[in-house]
Amino acid sequence: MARYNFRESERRWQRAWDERQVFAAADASDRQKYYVLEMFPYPSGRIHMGHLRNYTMGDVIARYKRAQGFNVLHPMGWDAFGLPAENAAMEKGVHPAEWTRANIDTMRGQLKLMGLSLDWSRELATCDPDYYGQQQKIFLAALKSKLAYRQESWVNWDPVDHTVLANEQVIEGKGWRSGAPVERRKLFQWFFRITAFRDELLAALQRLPRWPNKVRVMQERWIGRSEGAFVDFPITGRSEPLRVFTTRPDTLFGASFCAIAADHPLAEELAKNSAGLGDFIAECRQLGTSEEVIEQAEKRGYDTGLRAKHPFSSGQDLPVYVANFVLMGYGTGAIFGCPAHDQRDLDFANKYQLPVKPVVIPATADPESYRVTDEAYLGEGRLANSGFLDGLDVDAAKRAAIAKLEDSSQGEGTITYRLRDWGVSRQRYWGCPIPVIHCDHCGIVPVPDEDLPVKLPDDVDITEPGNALDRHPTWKHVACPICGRAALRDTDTLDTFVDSSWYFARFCAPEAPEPVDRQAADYWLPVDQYIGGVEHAILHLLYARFFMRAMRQAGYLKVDEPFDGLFTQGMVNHSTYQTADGVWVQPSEVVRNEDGSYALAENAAPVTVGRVEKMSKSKKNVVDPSDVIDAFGADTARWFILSDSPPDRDMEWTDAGVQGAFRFVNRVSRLVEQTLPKLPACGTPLADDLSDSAVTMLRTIHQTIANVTADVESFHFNRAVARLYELTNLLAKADDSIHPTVLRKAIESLVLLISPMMPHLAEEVWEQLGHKTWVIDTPWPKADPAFLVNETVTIAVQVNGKLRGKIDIARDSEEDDVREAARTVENVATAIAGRPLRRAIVVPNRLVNFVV
RNA sequence: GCGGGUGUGGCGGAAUUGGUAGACGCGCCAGACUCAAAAUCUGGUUUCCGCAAGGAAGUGGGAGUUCGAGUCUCCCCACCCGCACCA
Repeated sequence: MARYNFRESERRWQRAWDERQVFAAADASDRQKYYVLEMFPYPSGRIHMGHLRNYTMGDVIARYKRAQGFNVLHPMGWDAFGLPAENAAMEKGVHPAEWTRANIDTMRGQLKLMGLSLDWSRELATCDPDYYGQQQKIFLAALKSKLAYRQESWVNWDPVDHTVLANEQVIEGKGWRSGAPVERRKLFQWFFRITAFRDELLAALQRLPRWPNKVRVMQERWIGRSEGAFVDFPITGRSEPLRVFTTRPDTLFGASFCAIAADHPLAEELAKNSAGLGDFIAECRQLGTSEEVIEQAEKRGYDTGLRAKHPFSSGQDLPVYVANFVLMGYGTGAIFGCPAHDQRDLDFANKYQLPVKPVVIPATADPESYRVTDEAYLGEGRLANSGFLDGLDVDAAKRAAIAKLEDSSQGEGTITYRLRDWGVSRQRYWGCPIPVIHCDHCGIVPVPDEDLPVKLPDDVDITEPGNALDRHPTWKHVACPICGRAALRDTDTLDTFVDSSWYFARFCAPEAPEPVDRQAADYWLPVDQYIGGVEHAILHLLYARFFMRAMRQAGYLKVDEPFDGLFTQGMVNHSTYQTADGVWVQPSEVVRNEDGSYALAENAAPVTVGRVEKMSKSKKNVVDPSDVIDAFGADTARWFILSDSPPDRDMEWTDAGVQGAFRFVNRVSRLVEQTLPKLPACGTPLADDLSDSAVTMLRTIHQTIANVTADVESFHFNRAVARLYELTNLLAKADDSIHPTVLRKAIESLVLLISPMMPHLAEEVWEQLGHKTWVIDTPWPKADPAFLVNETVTIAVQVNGKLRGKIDIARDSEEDDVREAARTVENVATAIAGRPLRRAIVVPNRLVNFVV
């Protein structure tokens, strides 16, 4: 029998969909809209398995929603700016634009072979002047509303690559690419005032129930709101008090020292006259990340000799230390130490023999004898040894302490955040130029609207590190738009996270003359389902949330949350292989011996199987999706990547699993082919005189429809796959007692249910079944509630909670009947014989438990 | 350290509100077809005892609640991810 020709079929249907433009989304429709989006790829060269998994899942949702009658938008684009293009330029001498365009072409071709239901008419790349020009408008709007600003700030400077590095790109104090020790430099940088929305960004997380809890928690911690107070400690012999931040103003009476960061201005000032302090500060800075790990919790300090006056307890002076555990970047860079109720402070106090005075007494402790020695007490309790706070609980004491601080002008209640403004300047060529001009006379001048977009010059020299834009002989020299005198363009480009912060809004109307078309955006946004890797949990997703608010403020659109539903998929892993001398080898080079061991295909040298790990080039455990699609077809690849593993968990790619999926593709095709001669014509209604087995089949069909629908709806694709295997298994066993009309119903249901996952196969067999219309235009099957319950149920019979037998009985039978039927089961009868029956528990339609 | 998560056969994983543990797939075993192989089909496959019927144990470990616990409570262990001296 001829095997299903996936090559021909997939090519044919991809062409057919394309010719009819079935996936082009209509902006106006009376159907409800549904916007499905997967995180757009960086055009690195080729599609990888992560893409295959991501886009397959998105495609299942898109096709399913379409079949449910939604007006679906499912677009695709390219996150096309970024450093790898410049690296390629340096290494291979190819222009970044050319390299990027070639990669896009390759990857578009690969995506098309997957058979995705994408609206390619909306394709965009962030490196298109059309796109980044619109982005420049958004930047200028932000500049106007002061959401973008320029400020001198400390940056990580890579002296070899001549560029600023993000904190994430500094690994153990060295540049991630160059390996050179990073320098701290002060540069003028552009910032987005993300902190303007910090409370809103935090509070709105509560209104995103369709986001993974994990991501919400991560963002919450990233924003890092904490309530507390500023306290001003007067310093003897100085006019300026020392301002500290605390979340525990209630424990002020337990203070036994103050400490400031090594970078604190006061520390730097004192160091001028104290070589010892200067050395200590230098040591703190040098310490860096690596040694810190070694020294772990070692708290160290240097007594400055200054004394701080306690704000509430006159006559009590506290020593002021410079301490290595105080960070300049949080709060005020200064703290007061209350050892009894903070573990770090306690460690520090124990090291330097400072007093430890408990001021919060646990309810269970005796106030007279309560002591804190090695473990700080962080819990609830009543205040003691605390003057006017005595007897209050922690919350009341916080309020009372803040009130007193404010009354006596010694401090105030406040809220601090971890979130900092977003630095977006990058000293790179391959990015969106920042559309401002620096004029000696007029200052910072926005590029006039009619001069946008500020395009990147093509003729650049990217043979050495650094900013090719800045090196360009003419590009930056322009006349000031205001005074006409010689001026300079800003030669920095925007962080590529800016590009990905609003692309989903652009998809609503990619040709619009403004960044977004208000009407289209109001219709399509927010994205109903966004799908991507969890690695973007903070930066990309937070920036996008900020951007929607910034764009709303500028009047571009009305939403503030870009993604109503978010799904984060797991990684694709593969086992690793190593030769005896430790060289990693590709899976394709390895064969399995008969005894289960592995060897090199080439020369039979033994190979050891290592851990199952994320696919990576260094471990060589990479499988190219295109190879799989080429050998087995897109439907096989899609089906396998949806099988077995829950979508949010990591999965293992295995050849055997692919084979299994391939078998199933062919099995479905064969099943249709073999059953076809028995089937009535397309559209024949169900017969009414059905055999019992035919009714059973109908039940299974409708239960499968209901289950698969629920599974797809809730992203349980692996469960949906299992249900479809079950239906197929049952169908394969169908004999002549099943009425042909039921058989047709079963097969057609199967085909429609697999269609979001294996769209080509579904179209192909749908046509074989005699349909003139396409699956893509066929509504999702509906489960008939009448068939969702069985007439008979199997009831478990337990004795003392142990399974002793089963009975089949009519659904909703009387309790007494069920009990009596259960009692007569042979095993049960012997088990309860001669013992007094203490109880009989009957769970309707489920179970009987005899307690003896 | 803090936060989030995971732990079930040889493997990936299923199991409404607590109610028949191991669906489905992979692998493996046996059989059919075949000169043979591949492909396909049929049956079996948690472990232990037993020829069998059947019995016992069993969801990382230990307690507990319950007629009944993979599921609920408490304590511990391991692994993964994120943030890491956040005052």
